[in-house]
Amino acid sequence: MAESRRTHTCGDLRIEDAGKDVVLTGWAASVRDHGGCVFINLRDRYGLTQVKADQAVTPEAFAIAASVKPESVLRIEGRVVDRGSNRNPNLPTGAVEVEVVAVEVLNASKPVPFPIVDDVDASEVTRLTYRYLDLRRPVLARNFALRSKVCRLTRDYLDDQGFLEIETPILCKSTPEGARDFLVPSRVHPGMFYALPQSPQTFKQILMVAGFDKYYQIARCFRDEDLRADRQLEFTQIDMEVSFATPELLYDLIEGMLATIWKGVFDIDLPRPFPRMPYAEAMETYGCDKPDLRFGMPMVTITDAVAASGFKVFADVAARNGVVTALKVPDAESWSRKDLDGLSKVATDNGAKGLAWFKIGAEEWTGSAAKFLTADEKAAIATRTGAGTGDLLLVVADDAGPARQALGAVRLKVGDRLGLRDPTKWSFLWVTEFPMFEWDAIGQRPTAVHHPFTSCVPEDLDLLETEPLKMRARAYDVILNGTELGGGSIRIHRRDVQARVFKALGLSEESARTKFGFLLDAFEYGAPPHGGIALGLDRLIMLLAGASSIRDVIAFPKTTSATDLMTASPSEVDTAQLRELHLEIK
RNA sequence: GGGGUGGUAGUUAAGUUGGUUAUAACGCCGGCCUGUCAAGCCGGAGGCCGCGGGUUCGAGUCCCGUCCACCCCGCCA
Repeated sequence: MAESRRTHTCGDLRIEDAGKDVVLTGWAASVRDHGGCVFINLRDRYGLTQVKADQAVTPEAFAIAASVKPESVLRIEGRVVDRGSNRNPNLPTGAVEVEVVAVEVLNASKPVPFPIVDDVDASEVTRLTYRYLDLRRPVLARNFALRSKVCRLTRDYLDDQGFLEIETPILCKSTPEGARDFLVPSRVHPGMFYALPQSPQTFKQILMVAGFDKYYQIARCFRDEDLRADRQLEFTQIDMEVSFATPELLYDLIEGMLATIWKGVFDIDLPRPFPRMPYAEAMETYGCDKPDLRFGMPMVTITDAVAASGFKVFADVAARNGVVTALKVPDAESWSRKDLDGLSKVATDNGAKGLAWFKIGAEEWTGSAAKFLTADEKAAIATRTGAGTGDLLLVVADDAGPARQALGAVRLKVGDRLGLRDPTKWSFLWVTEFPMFEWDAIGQRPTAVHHPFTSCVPEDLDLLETEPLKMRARAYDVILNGTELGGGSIRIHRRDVQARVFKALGLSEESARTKFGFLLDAFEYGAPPHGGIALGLDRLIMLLAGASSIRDVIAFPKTTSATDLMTASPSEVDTAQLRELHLEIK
């Protein structure tokens, strides 16, 4: 058969094309043999076109077509015809079909381990082992077309804004702070290692010193930590840094970028500016630093209303400066004991000792601890929370951190149950005024909440040597629907301040010199004030695509135990390779 | 590191208080069929019940261990 190219893709043909002679290539998505004629759905990543071979018209082509195995690769020559009364309204190409003149099987397929359909019921093990088949599914293929489009929109937008795309090394220096590093042994330098970058952070700051005042990169990052539905060992960030930046400048930049993406993908205009919320408020009212504001239902602190309660759990927590926090679920009479047990488990899974619940009936309160509360206490709680007849109150009492975190998790579960977390609704938020440091109980030292290059609110700088845990950082996260899309900060650009922060983090002067000497040196040669942000591209695409796992937007993801089922990596290596690298396996 | 759920035919699942030959659907193989839309009809083949021990006259089923996958906590500046 002639080696002529395809004339159309499998998504192209419409009624206007009727009468044309065409060449199509694609995969046999289904083969329906009726004895005297056979229908084949030919699929490529653009769509599906029905082709028909008729024994009475083209007996040779029919014989080949009738023997085609699903997922074989075909080249079809034929003529486009109107399907008349047999049109398929479910296909964009459904008004026409291609009457086959000649069929060539370019490559036959073995029976596939699972059908190539959108609502696949194969396990993820099977899907990941045969990832090339999984990726043939239109729903998954669409995710990667979307990903490509978002990257293009991002590049175009940042290019328009005058940004330069600059690459930074993959083989880097190991850093003490942050996540566990992936290490790469040096062949040339026995006993020494590179590390894969957790982010291009220090390099992009150096680029600011170099005068590249607007930098971006769609950068691969590596962190050797346990995986989750939204976390992989290697992931991609849209990474940016701007000289002479202010938080407002960066908010505007990112909002403009996200608005451009939403416009390009959904043709919708995002309302701007995005709302903002200080970290402390997020923690108190939503129990986390990335509140899902697709629904309200704020948590309410009721500690003082129950400080003198006969319910010992509440009173004890109040006495030791803990927190009693409550969540009102409206119109929840119908919630069963089983529902509430499920919520209790969410609370205990998230560190609470338990979940107290009260159903507010017309006559009386029922629930786990209702009998311990006096009428005055109930009245005070009702006033504080705005709860009335028919409502349910969920209450956690503990130290402030665990109590709020646990009830925050319960809040999300309640939102799920009430269907309030609509994946087609978009709720953006800036969380601001993060603390600079948090106490690491294991290391017995402060650690950076964001990273050690983050600057603080100027008036807090003098707390650095006295009360560092009270300092507020000039850091901000952008949140979408309860997911952290990205975060950034205004950086430190002065050597003396950076040295003081390293010291506060427990990094000795010598160690700071060894690990970050290049950065401290650079700051002494005219480092401009600068700041930046990085967005998690994979999570962004996951949300845009409505996917439930980051694995559905990464072409070749790893399992939760960090293996690649298709290539069977990681794997052992030859002893000769190890010898070259001066390594020995214990 | 901890908790939870699951693993039975190529795939997805059912399998009762431990008891005859381990079911079904789809897929596969053979046959029929000219308007299907993941075509339909008839017939057939296909099993290390994740793996290793144990209890028992007897284990897919009970016990112990282990591996794999997924979800969550820890961890992820």
